[in-house]
Amino acid sequence: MADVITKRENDYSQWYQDVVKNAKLAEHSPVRGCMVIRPNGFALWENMKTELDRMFKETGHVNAYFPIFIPESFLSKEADHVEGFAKECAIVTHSRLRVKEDKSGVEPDPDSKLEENLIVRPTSETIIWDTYRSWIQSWRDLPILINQWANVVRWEMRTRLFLRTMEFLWQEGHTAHATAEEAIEETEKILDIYAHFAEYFMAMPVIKGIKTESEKFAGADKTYCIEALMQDGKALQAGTSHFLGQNFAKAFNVQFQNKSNALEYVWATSWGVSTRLIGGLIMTHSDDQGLVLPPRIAPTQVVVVPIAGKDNAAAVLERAKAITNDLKAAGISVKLDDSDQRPGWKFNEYEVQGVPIRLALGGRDLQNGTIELARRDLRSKEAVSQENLVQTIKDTLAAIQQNLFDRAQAYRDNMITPVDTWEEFLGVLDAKGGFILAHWDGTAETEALIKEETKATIRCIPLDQQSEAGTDPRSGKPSAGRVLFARAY
RNA sequence: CGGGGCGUAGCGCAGCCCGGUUAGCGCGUCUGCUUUGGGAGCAGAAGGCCGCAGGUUCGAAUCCUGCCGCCCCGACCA
Repeated sequence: MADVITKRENDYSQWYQDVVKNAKLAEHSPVRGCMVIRPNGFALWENMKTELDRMFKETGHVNAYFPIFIPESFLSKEADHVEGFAKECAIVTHSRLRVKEDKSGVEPDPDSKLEENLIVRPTSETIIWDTYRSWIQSWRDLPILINQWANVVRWEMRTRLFLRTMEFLWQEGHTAHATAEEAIEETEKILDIYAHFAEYFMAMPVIKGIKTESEKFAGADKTYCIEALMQDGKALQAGTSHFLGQNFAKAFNVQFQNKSNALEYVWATSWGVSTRLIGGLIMTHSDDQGLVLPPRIAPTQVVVVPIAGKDNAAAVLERAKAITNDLKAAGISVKLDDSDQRPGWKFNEYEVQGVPIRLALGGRDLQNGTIELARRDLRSKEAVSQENLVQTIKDTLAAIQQNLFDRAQAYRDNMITPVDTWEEFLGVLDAKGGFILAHWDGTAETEALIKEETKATIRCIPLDQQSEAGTDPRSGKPSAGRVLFARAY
């Protein structure tokens, strides 16, 4: 018997851990705060990578790779950046180990102390901009549109599988431009790609917005973000795209000669999404039975379970294989499970793992020309004809994708609550959760005060927000528009 | 860094208070047979530095001391 998954209403955090574990997505590693991403989890990441990478390349980006180690001195060059990351950097100080005198283990060899410490990258702006300096001389060298797929390390105090681990996988784009306008355009273009990816592939509705000064990336002039809402009413920053201005160009002295023969600092962007998206995916769609995956990102879209009887095992398996091949030929990701496990065991297993469609084929179906089709999103099942099965599956996959998005969006929309008074603000935050759409006077003081008092932060200033004069519910000062508050992961 | 929990078979746990046969149980694993439409049944089998190091004792999973590690909840953060 598999372990029981804790019900969401009883303990959401425990439920999340149970799903990750039972769906075999990841597990804790021997190292605190790090995880082993298991094949099921990594397959999800690979699918995310495939689609994102395609979109990056379609918009002119190329991939490259920069080192995991960054000279300590690089980190200190951009003041805000240092302040943002100094507290969570892993530092390499020695280059070799030696066996302890009492043979009880190993220790750093004092003779191998590095001349300059190396930082394990928490992000790569510094080493990339140091490199860009040598690549950029003229306006003809611009733009540079580079992305890299990599791991990064941030020494976090508190971790959660996928949502925050000390080492995580991500992509980080780093672009260099001749003008601020072009860099901002790039920043927004990437934000659109992220939003499209989240909504179209992950069926995870997101709100595009801009971070406040206190929430933005260390070293950025402006941070754009996509914010999603999890089932427990907490917000999740799902991706960020930064307009870095000339901060890194100045810190690393990256200048180019423009068309009027004058030296100018380069304009920069950086942007990233990480394995955190997997956490967001889980907390957007999954239920008390386990993982629920949208078809467009599911490593396996359809699983076929043959139900062999005593006398018809061969015939059932043969038909199941034929059906599997038909689906494969139609470009559907399908797995035939003809293992020794019993059907009931398989039903549960694939349900926990979130496979969108399960097909079960038994003796009855052979006779009737039918097959049992079960939808993971609705937990429904019905007998359908084997005729036109490919089309039926395609239609059903599309319906599942749409249903998951609609469901998540309806929930999310219902969880955006406009409030105008401080009493309402507190009431909604505690009783309902979700996003609170409220006026803000634009000061970091009020923002900090609200965070201090309620743990709610300004998730973003939504891009599609109408300007609307009003009053900040906390400070009573005038406000030019509403922003989204929430408690967040 | 504070608060809580845990460390015994691959996984989940009991045993510990109150020291004493050969350290148990469930799941999983292996073999065989019967099965197969929602986590199968029977029979047999394998599998343990009881987190580590000291100490008390005739005797320690159990008592004492120290250490290590992990998880969860909070303060910082993609």
